[in-house]
This record gives sequence, C-alpha cells and structure tokens, in this order.
Amino acid sequence: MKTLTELLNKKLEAAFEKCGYSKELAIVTVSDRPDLCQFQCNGAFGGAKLYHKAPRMIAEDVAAVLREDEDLSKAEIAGAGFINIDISDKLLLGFIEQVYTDEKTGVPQAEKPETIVLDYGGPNVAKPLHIGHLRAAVIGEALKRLVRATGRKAIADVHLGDWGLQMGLVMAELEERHPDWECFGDSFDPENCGEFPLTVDEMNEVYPFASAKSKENEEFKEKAKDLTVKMQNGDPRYEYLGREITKISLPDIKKNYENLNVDFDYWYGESDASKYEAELVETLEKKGLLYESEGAMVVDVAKDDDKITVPPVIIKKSDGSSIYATTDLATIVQREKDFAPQGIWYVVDQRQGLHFTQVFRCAEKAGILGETIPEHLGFGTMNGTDGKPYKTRDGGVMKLELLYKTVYDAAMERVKESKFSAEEDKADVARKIAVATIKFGDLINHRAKDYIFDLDKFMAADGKTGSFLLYTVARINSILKKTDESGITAASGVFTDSERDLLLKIALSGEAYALAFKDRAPNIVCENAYQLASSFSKFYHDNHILTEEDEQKKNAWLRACVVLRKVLEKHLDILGIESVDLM
RNA sequence: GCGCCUGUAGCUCAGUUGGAUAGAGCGUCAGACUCCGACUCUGAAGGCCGUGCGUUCGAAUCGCAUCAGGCGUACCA
Repeated sequence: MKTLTELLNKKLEAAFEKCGYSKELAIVTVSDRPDLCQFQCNGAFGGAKLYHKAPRMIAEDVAAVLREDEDLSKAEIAGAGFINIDISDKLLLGFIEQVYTDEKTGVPQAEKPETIVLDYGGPNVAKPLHIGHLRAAVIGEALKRLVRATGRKAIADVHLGDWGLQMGLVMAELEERHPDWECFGDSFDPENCGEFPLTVDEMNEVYPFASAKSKENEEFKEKAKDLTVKMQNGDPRYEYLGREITKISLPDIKKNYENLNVDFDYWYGESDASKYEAELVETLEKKGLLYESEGAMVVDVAKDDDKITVPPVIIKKSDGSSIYATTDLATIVQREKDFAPQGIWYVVDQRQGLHFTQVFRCAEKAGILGETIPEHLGFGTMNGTDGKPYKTRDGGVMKLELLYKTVYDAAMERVKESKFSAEEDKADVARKIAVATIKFGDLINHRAKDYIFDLDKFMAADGKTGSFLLYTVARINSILKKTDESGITAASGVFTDSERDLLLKIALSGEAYALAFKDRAPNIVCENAYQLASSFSKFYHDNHILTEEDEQKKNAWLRACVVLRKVLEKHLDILGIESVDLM
C-alpha cells in the first residue's frame, strides 16, 4: 500500500497543477512544527523562483484548492509561504484500518521484484567469534529482514573465511603439535584419519598462538604459507584438513549466531567460491587485464579522475596463492551464476572501503557483474566506555559468547523478580530481552558511526532501549488479556489528542520503513519504534482504557492498542528482535 | 604525504528535496500513583550545530579553506 505522504503528495500535485504550477513542487513532509500542523509543503518557495511570484500568493492559490478536499481538516498559509496541512480524523482512521488489514502491515512494497544477496558474516573458521563480528551480524540480519519486508528477495550468505592464510597457520601448528595424527602420515588416506585431535575450545586457542608465532618465527610463517598454497591447489591432505577444521568450528559459530537470532540461507565459504577462480582468471586474462607486478598477478583499477592512486588488485600473490580480493571476485562469479541478483550488499567494517572499491572496479572491468550493483555498507567500530575498541577487563578480545552471556545474566536478574512471566517462561524471556538489548543498542546508532557499548545504559529499563520496547508490547498485551479481543472493531472516531498523536505516528511508520530501505539504515526503524512506544506511554497515561464507560471511546482505544501491537511487532521483526508476551 | 569517515546540549546520539522556534535519550532540578504493569508520565534548565569564508530570499544540511579525532594507504582478512 501507499504511504500516507504519498497519498497526500497526490493531492498536492493535483492542486499545484490545477493552479498552473509544476507538480514537482508538491512535496509533502511531516511538519517541523507539530504545534502548528501535521504536514507541511514548502513548494511555494521553489515556485517563487520559477514563476517570479511571491511565495505566499502561490501558497494561497494551492491552499484554496486543498480546502475543498474533505480529507483535509486544515490547509492554511503560515510564515512567508508554508502550506500547513492537517488530515481529517476520518482519513486517519481509514488509513489505520488499511495498515491493520494490509498483509504487509503498511510496509511499502518494491515496484518490481529484486534479489539482493547480503554478505554479512565473514567469520573465520578456526577463530572464535568475537566482538568484532557483532555489528556485521546484527546490522546484516536487520537489513535482510528489511529487504524481505519490502517485498524483495534477500539471500543471506555467511561467506566463511576458510581459504586464507589463517588456515595455513592453524594447519602448520596442528602438524607440529600432533605429528602422529594419521592425517599427517606418509600415505594420506581420508578414510583412515581417525578423530580430529582437538576439541573446538582447544582449536580456538590454536589460531592466536600460531598467529603470534608466525610473527617471530620466519620458518613457521613460510610453512603456513606453503600449506595455504597446498590447500588452495587441491592437495588432498590439506583440502581434507581444511574441511575438518571447518567441520569442528561450524557448530560453535552457528550457536553464536543462534543466540543472537541471526541466520543465513547459505553457509558457503571462500572455498566454495574457489572453483570459480579459474574462470575468473581466464576472464581477466582474455580481457588483457591481468599482468605481473613485483612477482604478483594484478589488475589495475585506477581511474583517470581519481584523487588518490588506487593500488592494483592482487589476484595471485607472488607465492601463487589467492587472497581475499580473489575469493571476493570469485564469489561474485558464483553469485551471478546461482542467483543473478540485482544487488550484493557487503555488510563489512568501514575500514575495508578501499578493498571493496578495488574489488567492485575489477568486477566491472571484467564484466562479471551482470546487472548487479554491489554496495559496501560499512559500519563503525564498537567501542568500550573509554572510547577505545571494546576489550575484556584484562584487555583481551571479548568473545561474542561471553558478551551474550553477560547480557543474558543481567536480563535474568530482572526477569527473576517479575510476577508477570511464568517460571517456565523466564529463560525464554531473558533470552529475548538479551537479544533486544544487544541489537537495539547497536542498531539505534547510525550504521557508519562508531558507538560506545555501555552495558548499564543498554540494560536500563527506561530510555531508548530494547527492553523499553518489549515492555511496551507487554503492557499492551496485559491490557488486551483483560478484555475480549474479538469484540474490538474499527474506531468510530478520535477522542483525544494523545490518541490522535499515536494514530498519526502509526500511520507514518510507512515513511520510516521506506527511508530505512533507501538509506540502508536500520536506525531509522529503531527511532520510529521508540517514537511509537513513547507515544503509547503518553496515550496510556492520558486515557484510562479499561475503566472508560463510553463504549465508543473504549473500543477506539482498544483498537489503537491492537493496531499498535501489530505495527510495533513489525518493527521488532525487521530489527531481528523477537517480541514477548509478558515479561 | 595522500585519501576516507566523524565533529550538534554535561554525556550518548537523531536530524528525511536547503525552510518556521535545531530534536531525542540519559543525567540535573521541580512535579504526578485510592486507577488498566511507575520499566510510566508532565514541566524546567541546558546549544555562536568544531572554526572561517562563500552560494542562497533562507544553511547543521551545499562549496572552498582550516582545526581536531578515528581509520585506510598492493601480496592478513
């Protein structure tokens, strides 16, 4: 369905045209001065320039036409030429009912079908998920849901890091620690390798150890690089070993994502894209793009009008191995074949901006993009309260699992006290509060900016927090449980200001979804959800619903609760936050 | 050096084609529960929107310059 401002725009366009002015001027926005009106149009200012006419005169012409429209309860001129508009309660209520019955709950739908691949995981196997993986997961999941809510197809691919040097490092260390493991024997037989010698916890400790070792031990580093090349070139032993390492790591990675209610359609790794590398290289060669430089095979991606010198993309390192640009490009080839998407969104740290510039340019030059428009949706760093990258108390890297557990425990402390949720539901409620706390705390911030993770602030029961939103839903549920929901019908009128304000905010949610999609910005959905919750609190405070004796009023207010709950849950759903019944 | 991002209230942050008096949360201060969940609500104080110049009838928003912070700058991802 159309959004409310789209609807009003149509009216304004007609009015501008009727008066002989360009309909381009007819842009309605939500009022900057809610004390004066609900909507405004500033088109008369632009018209003044175009027609050499005083803005007030243009505004007056248009307003005169608008006053004949019974959907509008007000159309007046203010200031130098603002057109101030209020909509009628009848229009408002009609719109609210449409939102309520709309199967998309008022989320504006894409005009033509589109497929967007979202790449938002990027965890490395053999390395535990840590705080650095949080934002990609949370933002990516929200964007995926936003894409789907707007009627587009979204394909989520975790894009595991299982093809790079980190694999060689782990393999080299493994070989030194467990030389007797059958896998490393003289005659390699995958059928006869026995148990993987490490548990996942033990393995998670191997990578940091091996990484540190490679920095001071040149020989070890060379060995790691050598094993990486061997794996990439299809040496059966190291290919097998790579798959085994992934097999051990994956359940742990999945568990971490499950905790956060994040999921993927495909658990592909870089290794899955590697089969497209040959084709990629062939394409690059055929186009004469690939050449040797300092021992490596590279492609130039600089453009004449660049302000900086964009370095060439390395396709093959001087030791013949692939690098992340290679796998990213090969992955594009794979995605084109499998999905032929209109967009690929990379939800990856901002700091990789240059890398994606290079990859996208190379993909374009190679002609492998089809109709895909790739976008790097970068995000900022999550910092601690000291403003520096978030660390554990002893200065180490915070594991994702520990972060989740910390928030869960804090949530459980509060849920334990609750008299509203049943004993057997408490663990589930605590989990939902924890997820809401972490995700809302992250998503309320603009994606591109760094933000400070402050557990006390995020856990706070009041303010712009996930738990305040869940609390609002719980309060609505609590009221509705005390009445016969099936008897609630469409409202017959609007009776109070706080009620009208709430309905208007509900009606304007369509605008928020649309803008959030356009800017790929979940924070807009967060902000709108908070606005809804906040308006509800005032509405709830001002209108005593259950004791109201006027049946028409009571019904109207209950209807507002029912619609709000649905709309609020839509917001939460898009954010990847599960709603609660009671808490 | 070059480039990218950021700079808005004490703190953390929004700010939708350039538009009226720049908003919110927290914190502070003053109030509101015999009443549907007070995890609530009402009100107040608090800002040369980093700085300067320019474009415009009009700039937090656009341009140029400048200062400050973060990040990046070919064989890690």
